[in-house]
Amino acid sequence: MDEKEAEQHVGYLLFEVSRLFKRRYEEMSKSFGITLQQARVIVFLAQQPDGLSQATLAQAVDSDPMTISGILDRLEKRDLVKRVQDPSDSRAKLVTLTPDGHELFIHVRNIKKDLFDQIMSNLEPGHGEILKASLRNIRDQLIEMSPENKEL
Amino acid sequence: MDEKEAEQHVGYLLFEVSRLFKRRYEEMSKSFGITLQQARVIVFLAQQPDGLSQATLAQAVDSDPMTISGILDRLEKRDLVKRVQDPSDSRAKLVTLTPDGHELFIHVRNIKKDLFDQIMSNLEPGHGEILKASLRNIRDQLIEMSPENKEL
DNA sequence: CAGATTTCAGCTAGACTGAGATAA
DNA sequence: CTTATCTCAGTCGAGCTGAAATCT
Repeated sequence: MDEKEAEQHVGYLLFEVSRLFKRRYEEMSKSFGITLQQARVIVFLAQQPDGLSQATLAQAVDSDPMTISGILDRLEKRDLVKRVQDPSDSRAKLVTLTPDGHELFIHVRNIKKDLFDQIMSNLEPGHGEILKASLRNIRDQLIEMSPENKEL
Repeated sequence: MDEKEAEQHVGYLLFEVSRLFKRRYEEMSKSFGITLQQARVIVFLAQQPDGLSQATLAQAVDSDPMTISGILDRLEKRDLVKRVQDPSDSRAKLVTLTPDGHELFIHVRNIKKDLFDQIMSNLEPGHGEILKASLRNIRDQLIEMSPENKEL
């Protein structure tokens, strides 16, 4: 087992941790029946009272318009979100949280906070910041590596 | 942007990095048409020349028997993997790599290594080890939190 | 008998692609 | 005319559940 630990690559480790995090998060919020991606959209919308377009939203959560459309379909069906025509652009729709969506946001935020606080408090002192900095560093590297950026 | 950085939670950061990593990895191995999970299974099988049961495999990659069954179906269809009856347990099947599977493993391993080395070499000195240690710490915490472990 | 191993059938959310309508 | 926004339709790999057959 210890030999395996030593060999384990960061990629799988990241993948594992991310998947475990998703599992725990969705278990904790299973009374709301919300997925991690849905929660992410809700959290983002809560910070944008004026609403924002689906294209902007897609960019914000690093998804694509079609996936966002699907997520919003599910959230709209549950009255957590509403889509209204953008008066200044009749192609676009402005997405906002409904009151129910806002209420859910509070719960979602608290669950997240509890989970984060507990996990981070058990790291070595100072390691939390290094972890975040490293992850941001890696994220930026991975973004820079994308084929789209290579063609610039 | 900088305000958002400061607010960003580790959970989403992990999720983002993991998804980006998956994307880059699958782009890099798209000539082989292999997914990250399939690669993971192949890498694991390469270390087990005697083969192993699907149940063991499922545990090793932290998946479940049904998901593994699906992954193996796809790999077997491409002759990368074969399933043979376990002579000592007629319920079980022993999974091994085919020669084609072994060949793919070499490529897969190299792609992984390139991606890892490049990313890790751009971190601050010493941060790579802290990152791995923190991720393992978090992983163990998340595993301990699982409902199954709560019932012990 | 209980428990392990695999598979069947069916479902879900998410990611992706291509095409199309509509409007900037 | 080109570009942007959204949706329809379809495919895919993964994850999950419940049930069944088979065997230990």
